[in-house]
Amino acid sequence: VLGLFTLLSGWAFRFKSLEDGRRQILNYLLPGDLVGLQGSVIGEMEHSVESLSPVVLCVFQRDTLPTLFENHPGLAFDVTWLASREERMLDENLLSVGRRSAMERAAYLIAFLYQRAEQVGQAKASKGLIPITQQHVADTLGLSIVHTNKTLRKLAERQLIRWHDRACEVLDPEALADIAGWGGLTDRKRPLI
Amino acid sequence: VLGLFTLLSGWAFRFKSLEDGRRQILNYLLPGDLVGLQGSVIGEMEHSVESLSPVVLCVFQRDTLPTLFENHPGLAFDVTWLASREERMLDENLLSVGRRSAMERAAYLIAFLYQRAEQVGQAKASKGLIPITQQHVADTLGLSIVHTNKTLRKLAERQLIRWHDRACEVLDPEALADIAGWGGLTDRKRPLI
DNA sequence: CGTACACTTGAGTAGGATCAATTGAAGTGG
DNA sequence: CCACTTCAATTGATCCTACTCAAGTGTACG
Repeated sequence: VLGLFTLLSGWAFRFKSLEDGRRQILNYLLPGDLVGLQGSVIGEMEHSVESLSPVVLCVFQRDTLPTLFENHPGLAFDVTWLASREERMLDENLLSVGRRSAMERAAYLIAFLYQRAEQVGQAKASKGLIPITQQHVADTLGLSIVHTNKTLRKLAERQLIRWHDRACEVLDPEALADIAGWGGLTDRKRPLI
Repeated sequence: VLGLFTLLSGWAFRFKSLEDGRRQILNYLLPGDLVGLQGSVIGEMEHSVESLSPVVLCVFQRDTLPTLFENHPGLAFDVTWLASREERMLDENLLSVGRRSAMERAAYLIAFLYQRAEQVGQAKASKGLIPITQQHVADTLGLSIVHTNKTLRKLAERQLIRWHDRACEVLDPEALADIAGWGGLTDRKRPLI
C-alpha cells in the first residue's frame, strides 16, 4: 500500500490487468491530479500506476487522510472534489469503450488528452505533444494494436494528428472532438492542492 | 441539479448516452450507495439515474455537503470512502468492457451483481433474483441485445443462470466468477450512512 | 382482442482480432 | 565504429466475434 500523492509535473496513468496479461488503462494523470486515494481510503490498491514521462510528486504523510478530514475540512472537500472529477472522466471513458466505434474512440481520447494538457498548461511544456505509444492508446480504447494503428493512420491522413515516436501531435482538436460527438471538458475552476 | 441521496432499498443504475441514443450503463446502485455526489460536489450532473425496482431514498439537504465536511469529519470521510469504492467498481467494469470477451463480461456482471446483492442482504428480499432486462445487460456490457441474448442463453444452457421475465436467477455464482477470472468483492466492512 | 414489450432465433455482414512480416530508430557491447 | 538486439510503428491477409436485419413467440395489460 503506497501513500497518497499529488502529481506536480509529468504524465502517468492508472491501469488494471487480467491474469493472462490483457491490460486496460483506466485514466491518465496530469499535474494537479491525486494518486492513490483508493489506497489511502480503502487500505488496498487494486490497480497499478505507471508514468509516461519524468514525474514530480508531492507525497502526503501516510496517515494524513483522517487527520486532514478532522483539521482541514476545506482541503478534505477538495480531495473529494478531485475524486469526483476523476470518476466523471472514468464515466466518459466507459461510454467511449462501450459504445463508440474505433474511430470515435480514438478521436475522443486524443481530443480529451489534448484539452486536459491544455488546461494544466502542460501543452507548452510538451509542445503540444502527448507522450504515449500506440500500445497505450490500444490499451485505453480496448482495441488491438494493429487496429489502433490503422485507425490512427486514418486520422493522420485526414491531417487531424501527426504521429511521432512515442508521441502524438494534435493538429485539429475541434475536428477530433467532433468526430467523437464530444462536447469537451466543462470545468474551468478547480482546487489546487 | 438534483440533490444528494442515499439509497435505502431497491435497485437503480447510472448511465450516459450519446446523441444518437447509444446508451452505456456505468454502474448499479444498491442499498447503502450514494447517489448524486457529482451533482453536489461539482454542481453539474453529467449522467442520468434510473431505477430498476421501487426505491426508497434518504434525501440530504441541498447545501449539506460543505456543512457536513465542516461539522462531521467522520461522516465526510465515509462519503469519500463510498465514492472511492464506487470508483473501484467502475474500474473493474471498464476492464471488463475493454478487455473481456462477451462471455466473460456477462459472467462477471452477473457474479458481481449477485455478490453485491448478497452483501446488502438484498438477496433474500429479491429471492436471489437480479431485477434487470437483457437490454440493461447489453447496455452495461457494451454489446448488442441480440448477442447478449445468445451469450446469456449459453450461460443458461450450462445451468449457471436461469432467465425469468425482467430478472436473472443466479444458480452458480462461483462458476460465473471463474469464467470471468474474477476474484470477487473484497470489502466486508463499510460505513453505514 | 389488439398492442406493446421482453425474449428468441436464424441468416448474412462487418468491424476488429490474429497472424505474419517489414521498416526504422535507438541503444549496447565488442 | 559497427554488428546485434530491442521496441515502436506499419502493412497485408485471413479469420472470427459480434452486429444488423428480420421474424416469430410469449406474456401482460388496457
